[in-house]
Amino acid sequence: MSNNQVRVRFAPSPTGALHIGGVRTALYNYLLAKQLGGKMLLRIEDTDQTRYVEGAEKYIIEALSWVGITIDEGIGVGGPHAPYRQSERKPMYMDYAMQLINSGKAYYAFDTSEELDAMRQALESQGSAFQYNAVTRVKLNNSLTLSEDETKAKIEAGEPYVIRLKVPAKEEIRFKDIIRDWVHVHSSTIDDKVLMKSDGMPTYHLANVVDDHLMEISHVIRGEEWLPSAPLHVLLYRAFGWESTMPQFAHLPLLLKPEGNGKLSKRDADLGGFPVFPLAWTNPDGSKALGFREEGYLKEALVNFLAFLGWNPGTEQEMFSMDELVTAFSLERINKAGAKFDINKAKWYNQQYLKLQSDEELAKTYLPDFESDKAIKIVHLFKERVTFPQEITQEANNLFTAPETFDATIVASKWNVDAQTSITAFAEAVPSIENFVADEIKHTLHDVFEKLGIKMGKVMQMLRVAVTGAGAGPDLMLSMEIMGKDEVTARLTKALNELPNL
RNA sequence: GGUCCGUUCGUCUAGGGGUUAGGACACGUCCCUUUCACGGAUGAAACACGGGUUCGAUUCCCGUACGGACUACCA
Repeated sequence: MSNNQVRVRFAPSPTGALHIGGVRTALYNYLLAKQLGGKMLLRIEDTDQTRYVEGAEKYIIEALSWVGITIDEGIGVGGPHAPYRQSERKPMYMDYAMQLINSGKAYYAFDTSEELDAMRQALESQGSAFQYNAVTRVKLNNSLTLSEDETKAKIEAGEPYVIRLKVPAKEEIRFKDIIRDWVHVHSSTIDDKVLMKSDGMPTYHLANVVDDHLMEISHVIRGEEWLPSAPLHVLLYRAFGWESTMPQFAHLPLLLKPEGNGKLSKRDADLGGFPVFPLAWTNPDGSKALGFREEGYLKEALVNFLAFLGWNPGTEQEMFSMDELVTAFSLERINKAGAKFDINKAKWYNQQYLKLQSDEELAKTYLPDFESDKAIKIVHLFKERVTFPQEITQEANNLFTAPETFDATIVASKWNVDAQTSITAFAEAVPSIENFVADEIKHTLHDVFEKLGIKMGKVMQMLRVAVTGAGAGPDLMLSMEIMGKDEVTARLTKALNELPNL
């Protein structure tokens, strides 16, 4: 069969917007699959009905598709292991749990959440932690302490129960993580984790292992937050007798706050004024979150930026297209340490990719209201000066809005008799410029200055202020060409009227 | 608290027993530009600490410190 085929999966929970760290996880999975000619699956882990959020699944699909991660199998596309939504696979999990019960690897437990919480609190006040494990389970309310008949009676009476894994008391568990090498954990530190909840749904641990096995997943690539439960998963593979086909693990370093300590959160994004979600998102309570896409980040830039947060090719190349990433990527070159999220780098990437876009394309999408030739000129004028494409639209609008005020500090230092006479002369010469293009405007300007014997350099900035109001900006000749003769004339007249007569 | 994972410039990172410890972002300076930006050049800037091992450790080992994750009938 497909024993050697690479099959990876991205398995988010539909609890809200997909965090940017999740996008990176999906990206790394995708890169590996593509590189090795494998399959990328999308599975939805919705076993917690209480945290289910309407629209989250759709968001996940849209976000992945936007950044260019295509799904080969799973949600949205189907496949041989359907369904790919865990809630729809619910009946299967009980069968597998029963398999463990019957082989003595798992047991029923009747302790209520309240009872367990009470024990936790009691022990915590003494400075120790409660564990449901080999030493405590013999004193608790479960099928190990109850007789077979008692257990049966409780279940038949409809008493709520969970199914717990019977974790061996003393066993060294070790597994090889592609990124972290061998990880050792002693079974005594692992709880008898709940496998089936009292609502009949599996927990993450059970569902995840069962599905990864059934879906023939070859590599589990997920965030580092799963590292502590990986030994438990290994135990589960063993309990089911699936150890020989167990997937390889790769636990990714976390994305950290830009400043201070801890992992990147939405709060950091709000504080820093940048997004942590690929797409804008509105919570059920109406609160909104920014999205990279809506903020003007190009998907190429986001992908490149994300790929480099925790991975690098080992060369000095910084710019990578998705295709280049596919060939250059390797799990072995992923870092172990968490990476602080620096939005400046993302902005830099955005600028780089923006410059790579053609003037024509940008003109079409960002300046649709302008006549094509003019729009292209405007794009050319601003493309290398902005970080986000929508700034081109803003700049274009500014360009056609006559200044209300004139930069005061420049007026104070540069508005003098020479400036006034030369700008007045230039204003008079403008109407006679036949072909109102940058070169011609420049010639006229040169002539004016030459006749007056005034140094151009002394007045140029003041001329800019007269025309645009600001002391700095894009090429002034080109700007005037785009504004047109009438507009320039009007602005010069206005400036000459409003600036003090010297 | 316990378990696990980690630690190279401010940030992302390369490197790996003998290097002027390399690149990128950000920052400074200069050049280009009659402005600004882009671009180019250049500068400042790092191996957490303490013990080993070794002729030699930033690199290997052990501790310590610090950071992180996990510690739910959440994923």
